[in-house]
Amino acid sequence: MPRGWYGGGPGGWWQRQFRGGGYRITMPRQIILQVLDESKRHLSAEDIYLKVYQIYPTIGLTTVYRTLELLVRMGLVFKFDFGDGRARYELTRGDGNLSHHHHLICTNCGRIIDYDDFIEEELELIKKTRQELEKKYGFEIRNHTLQFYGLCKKCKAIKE
Amino acid sequence: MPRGWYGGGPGGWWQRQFRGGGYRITMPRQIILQVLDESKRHLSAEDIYLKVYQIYPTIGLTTVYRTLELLVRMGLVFKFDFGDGRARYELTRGDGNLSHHHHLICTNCGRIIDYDDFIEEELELIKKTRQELEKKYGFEIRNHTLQFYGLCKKCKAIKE
DNA sequence: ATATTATTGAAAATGATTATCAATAAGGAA
DNA sequence: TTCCTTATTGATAATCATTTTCAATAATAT
Ligand SMILES: [Mn+2]
Ligand SMILES: [Mn+2]
Ligand SMILES: [Zn+2]
Ligand SMILES: [Zn+2]
Repeated sequence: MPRGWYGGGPGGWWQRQFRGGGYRITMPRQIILQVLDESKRHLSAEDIYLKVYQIYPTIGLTTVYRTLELLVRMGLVFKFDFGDGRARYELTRGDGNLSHHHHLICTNCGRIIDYDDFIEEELELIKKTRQELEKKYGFEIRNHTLQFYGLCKKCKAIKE
Repeated sequence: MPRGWYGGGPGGWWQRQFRGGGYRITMPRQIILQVLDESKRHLSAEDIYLKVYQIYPTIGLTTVYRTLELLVRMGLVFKFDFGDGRARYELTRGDGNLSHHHHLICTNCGRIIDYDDFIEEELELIKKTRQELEKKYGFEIRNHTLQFYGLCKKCKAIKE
């Protein structure tokens, strides 16, 4: 269980989440979570499949999709669309957590920058907005995304 | 030319954008833009196709897709993914514009709420963040999205 | 009006995601 | 442990939004 193995051990957070929801803790699910925890961000379902395959070669792509769907539903994983036709996934690690970040997306080459500069102020405003929106619309807000679109340094340079 | 026909007339803003980019002003393009301007938001490509079809029955779905892609590239239209497997489109009308808004998305039933409450503060922060990010990462930011995900009033009620 | 070439639309292809379904394995009970 | 129930898996086939192809058409410049 290398690195910050996400709530590791049989009593860990996600294990409890699973048991509480009546979901079984299976090898594919454990390994998918492990891969998500150990990898860089923004993995596609296939990226994940390939990495899991190294560890557990009987894995099926279908199971990866199904597990990701479950993890998203449980709030453990965030699903993104960066506009390249395939969904991307990354561990949530909670909304107030250190690793929370937002995205800068180049609409020309697809480059993604994760940033967490100025994120404190953002999160503060978002917290406030969130409360007001919950009050006004009766929504129970669980997560958010903030993405900026534009041209990255390189693409800007190329276009004169 | 009903309603706020978006920069109407042959000297309008988008016509100039088209000419400037070397793009031709064709019937399909005009009507697609008209439909986007006159309709509610969050239309799928097929929604748009169906509406254009009423006015211009020789339209092809392919053309709708291609035109939307162009309009997105030109910054006239925003493309969203609300997680239901099809892209949604709406006119941009500029970043600082009155109609600028953000989204509240129910992850259970798919309901979307457009809101522009508290948007002034949001936009102010976003403007600031944007400037800093442009400086730090050399990105030329053209647009942004802020979306909140959670359970709408109804879905929250159903789940006890 | 003519030439050039961007644009269109029908049809076929693509490719990510989902549905099916028989086989398997988690977790609870005994 | 062993047995039972049923959630889960993985191979396969199906779906379906979006793209590609390509010959025909129409928008602009001269
Ligand atoms: Mn990220
Ligand atoms: Mn909207
Ligand atoms: Zn780029
Ligand atoms: Zn709902």
